[in-house]
Formats: sequence, C-alpha cells, structure tokens
Amino acid sequence: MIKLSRLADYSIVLMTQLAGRPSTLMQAPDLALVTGLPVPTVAKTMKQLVQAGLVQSQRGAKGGYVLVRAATDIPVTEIITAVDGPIALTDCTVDEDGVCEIEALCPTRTNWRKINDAVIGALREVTLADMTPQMAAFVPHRPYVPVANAVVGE
Amino acid sequence: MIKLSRLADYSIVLMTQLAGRPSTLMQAPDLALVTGLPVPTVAKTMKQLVQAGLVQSQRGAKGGYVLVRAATDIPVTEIITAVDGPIALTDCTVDEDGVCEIEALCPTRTNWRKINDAVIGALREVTLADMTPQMAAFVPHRPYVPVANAVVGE
DNA sequence: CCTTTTCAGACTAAAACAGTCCTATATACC
DNA sequence: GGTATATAGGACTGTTTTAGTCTGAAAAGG
Repeated sequence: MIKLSRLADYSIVLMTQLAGRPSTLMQAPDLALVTGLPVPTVAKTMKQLVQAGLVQSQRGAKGGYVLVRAATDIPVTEIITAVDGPIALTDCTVDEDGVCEIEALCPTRTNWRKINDAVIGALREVTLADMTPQMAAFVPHRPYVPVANAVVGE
Repeated sequence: MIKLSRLADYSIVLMTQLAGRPSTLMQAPDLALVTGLPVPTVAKTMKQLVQAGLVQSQRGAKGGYVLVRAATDIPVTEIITAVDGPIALTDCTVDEDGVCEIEALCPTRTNWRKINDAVIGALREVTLADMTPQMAAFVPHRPYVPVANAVVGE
C-alpha cells in the first residue's frame, strides 16, 4: 500500500491548526491538546517543520510556533517533503545513476520520472488552505469525545 | 519519502518483460535471468500478479507465465495495487470510519480523499505499454555488466 | 537569576517488508 | 501410469524502516 508516513499525516493536521490561528503563537502542549497527539510527537514534528522553514518558532517563556506564510501559499507537497523527504515513488527517481543495480536493463527509468512528476503535480495543486475549510477559530477538542459525539455514520 | 514498495517496482519490470514477448510462456528462472532478480523473489511476485488476474500461469513442465491482456490495456495502478494493495495515502482514505482515532477533529478527511483520487488518476493515465518503449524482443541481460558498460554519468 | 519553552540528538520498541524455503499440485513426456 | 518439471500456497526469518520517547542544552521572559 503506497502511503505517506503517519508523521506526515500529523504534520498536515498540525499545520491546519496553526493555519486556523494565523499570527498567534501556539505551544507544543497546546497543539497536542488540540490535535489529540502526544506532546513528544508534536515536538518532533514541529521541529522538522521549523527546519523546513514552514513554521517560525520562538523559544523561551511565551514561546511557540507560527506559520511563516499564509495557508494559501503552502502546497501540501511542501509539508510532506519537509517531514518525509522528497517524493520519490521509486529509487530511480531520487538520483540519477548508480543506486539501482538493474538500471542497465530497466528501460523505464524516464517513465517512472514522468509518473512521479504526475503525482507531485497532483499534490502541488492542493494548498494547506484547501485542507482547512471551515475550521473555526479555536475548537479545543479533547482526544476522544465519549459523550455527545455528533459523528454520524458508523 | 513517499514511495511504493520494491516488490511493486519489480512487478512492473517483470510485466514489462512479459509485454515484450506477448503470447509466449516465460518461466520464473527465465524472468529472473532477464531481470537480474533472484528466482524466489520472481516467483513470489508472479504469484501475486496471477492472483490479481493480470498474468496467466501454466503449471507443470513447459509451464510459465503470459500476460492476460495487452500491455496497452493494463494501467500501472492495477499492477501496483496487485502487489501493494490499494493506493491510500492516509488511513482515512482506505475505509470510512473508526480507524482514525482523531477523526472527530480531522476536518480534512474528504480533502485527503480528493488528493488520493488525484494521485490515482495521475497513475491510471499510464499503461504498461507506456513503460515499455522500444523494449526489443528478448535481450538476455545478466545482472551486472562489468565490462563495456555504456552507462555514462557517475 | 530562575522559570519556561524550544532545540538537538540519541535511543528503544514496534511494525512493515524483503527475501527464502518447504510441501503440495498440476502438466508434459516417456 | 510414472517421472520430471514448473507453478501454488503458505510459513518463516532477518532486515530495515518508522514511530515514539527521553535527556540534556540553549534561548527568552519576568
């Protein structure tokens, strides 16, 4: 099953929360509370997002995290890449030669790259803003809502 | 790094070989020789392709594998799905409810599905025939060609 | 100067995956 | 019909990747 890592999934959720409160510092424990994720995991993920330049951090007391850019300017590819590394469906696509032992008999390398680009293109169309539709201001959920869960279906 | 499994990669290569010799039985050892893959791995992969109905097998002496359909009628998604299971970038997309613990606070489930469909769409455009461009009849490569490797770069 | 919060890295445990092997079943040929 | 050949099906093992946690260091506010 081709899928992205759970951390990448988390990062989108975290970014979504930040996008819901633009220009407001949110601390790791806050984000953990809001998303229902464990604090260390949040810290780890935020670290990577900061390093990628998507999020700005402020240390010390009253510190926290803020989005650097507007949600409309952040394609989801960038978030995924920040956490999971470059999107490469096969090893062929990541660097030119030498890695793949069967590259001499693999006439499909360039075609893979085409497929890869198609996938990236599809993902680049979607921005973080597209992922946060009616995300009202600051809905402090708890991890699980045992009573009065309005989730239908099931 | 979002990527598909190595087995899925192999399966494309193997299917490519079968596509190069339509309506000709190829045995697992032959495929192993041609692709440079170990025989047991080939057998395992072919097994899955047969189960998925992409390849027809004949048992016993003079047995082997043949493509069921023409290469132009086989989208790569189908091959990948046969080996890796359904393409699902997040767990959200694989089944409706219950799996994701934070689904109550995840307003992005439907958006993920959109992204997922975009990726699948991009992959479905490409058929096996597109992956086998000028694949001449039966070039019995060996795994590594130590001398006279015309591979430039490096 | 002390508290709060992020930063950086190492570390552990768990899960997914690749790869191998063994036994059963089917077919061709003698 | 018997034997050789090939796939079918499954279990099993070793490796790699990944998730998650923890500890100590650095920075900012009061």
